[in-house]
Amino acid sequence: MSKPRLRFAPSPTGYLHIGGVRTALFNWLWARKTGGTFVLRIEDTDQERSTDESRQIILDSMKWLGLDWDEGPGVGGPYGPYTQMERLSLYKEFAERLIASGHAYRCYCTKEELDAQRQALKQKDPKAQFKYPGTCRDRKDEPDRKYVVRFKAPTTGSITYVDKVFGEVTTPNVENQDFVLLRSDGVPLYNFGAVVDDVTMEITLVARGRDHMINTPPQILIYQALGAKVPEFAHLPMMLAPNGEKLSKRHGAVSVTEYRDKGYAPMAVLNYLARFGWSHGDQEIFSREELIQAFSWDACGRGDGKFDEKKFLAINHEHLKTERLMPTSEYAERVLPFLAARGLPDVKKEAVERALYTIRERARTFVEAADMLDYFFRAEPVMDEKAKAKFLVKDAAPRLRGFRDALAEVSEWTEAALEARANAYFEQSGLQMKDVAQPARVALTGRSASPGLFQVLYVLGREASLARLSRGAEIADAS
RNA sequence: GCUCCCGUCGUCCAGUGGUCAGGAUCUCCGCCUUUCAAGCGGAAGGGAUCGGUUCGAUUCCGAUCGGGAGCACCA
Repeated sequence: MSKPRLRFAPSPTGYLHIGGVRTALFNWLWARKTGGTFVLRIEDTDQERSTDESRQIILDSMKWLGLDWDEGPGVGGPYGPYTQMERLSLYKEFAERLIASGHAYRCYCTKEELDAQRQALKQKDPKAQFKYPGTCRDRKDEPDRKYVVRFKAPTTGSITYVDKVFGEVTTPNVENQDFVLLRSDGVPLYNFGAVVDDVTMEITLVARGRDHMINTPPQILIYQALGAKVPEFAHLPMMLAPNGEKLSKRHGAVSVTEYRDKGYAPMAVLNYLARFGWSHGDQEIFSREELIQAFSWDACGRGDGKFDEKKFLAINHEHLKTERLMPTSEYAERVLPFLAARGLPDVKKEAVERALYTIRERARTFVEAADMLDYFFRAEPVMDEKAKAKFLVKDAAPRLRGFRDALAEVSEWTEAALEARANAYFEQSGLQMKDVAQPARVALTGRSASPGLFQVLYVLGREASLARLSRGAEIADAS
């Protein structure tokens, strides 16, 4: 049994949609699990909407997610080129072959003529569905006129295939019409381009969104006409918006780059998407390796689902909390750009690594992490005015000074030593932790919410801590 | 209209011809506590409807209802 060959074939007409990522992911998972090949192909035959910029965004997004491809743009491969507009001669050749074998024919009807017919029919019967009447089916070729190539679609019998997710699917041919294979400008339509590419790239399993299920029967017809081996198919249920509509930018963030910019971890994105329409018992959280290990088509569900931003966030939180899923070193690396974006471009990775444990459980995204880490890396914390007004008040000043002076006596600046010294201080002064905690917190961090005080003190270090407490007392005095 | 597909807590998923129908998320409550989280404990919340098969259906079958996809010289 030869290794499976799978592909992801996005159209470069915008950002990489989160639903598209799921399709890519499932293909990729199966390729990785089986030792097969994952091909990336760019389907840019819609010249109106395709852009180089979009193509680049898609490649970048795939790389960011870690969905590496074995063949395709940038890496090449034996079946290239991997961009459809560079394969036009191939489609032409296959179309000619189908014409020669009697499976297709040249059609000289213009779009205008057909549109007129469509209109006329609609006038007569608004409910009627126009079908190409086969005008040119038996016409003689007239090589110097413009033509499209149409497929001679059967209208009797039916097509049956076994979907790896949906099981046996049978579609009668009665609804068929002679659909267009090749446009008059020589550019193939989706169904033809995809089939020719899948045949020539020797794709063995086509996995795609359920919205393409309708394309499968006509595509099988083309495979058969070509005398090519029909690949296996797997259709994935769709990811809809919370209101059941097709998920689009109207419903919020749907592009990979947006989630990257919101501070999501690539693996968390994949984890959420994997668990959408697929499951492995009750397991919710997966590492990359676990996912590859556990993935299978028969554990895919068939019902469409609705995208849930809250759960997505929770999954990301889980990944960010867990060392196994997001090692400290990688975490620090990923937070750096977000710190830079807040005006802290020179923070050292090692410094982030040291501070990270204080916020690990708290930050749900790298954006939040950068925010929570912020005050460690500034000369002075940015004061939250409300927190300042509430806690850095007159009678807090002496307490802050007392606390500061007590801490200054600590010889070894560790969390344990600081806490011990603080407790001794409270003992002797008659104060309690709660009398000092909030003013000190604001003085040290500029905020009313932060990690534990002794953690903050420890990470901040002696010098900065004492200075900030003193400064806090001054602010309190001046209030 | 026609063709195809789907239907378990609000949401994402398990599971089962006899179960207290399970996990996650979300919401609420409690514990912990120097704040905020995290953690721990608890609560709430579900098999669309109607038939049939069966001693017994959420599970098998059918219908209905509801939802989705498509019916292009878009992909």
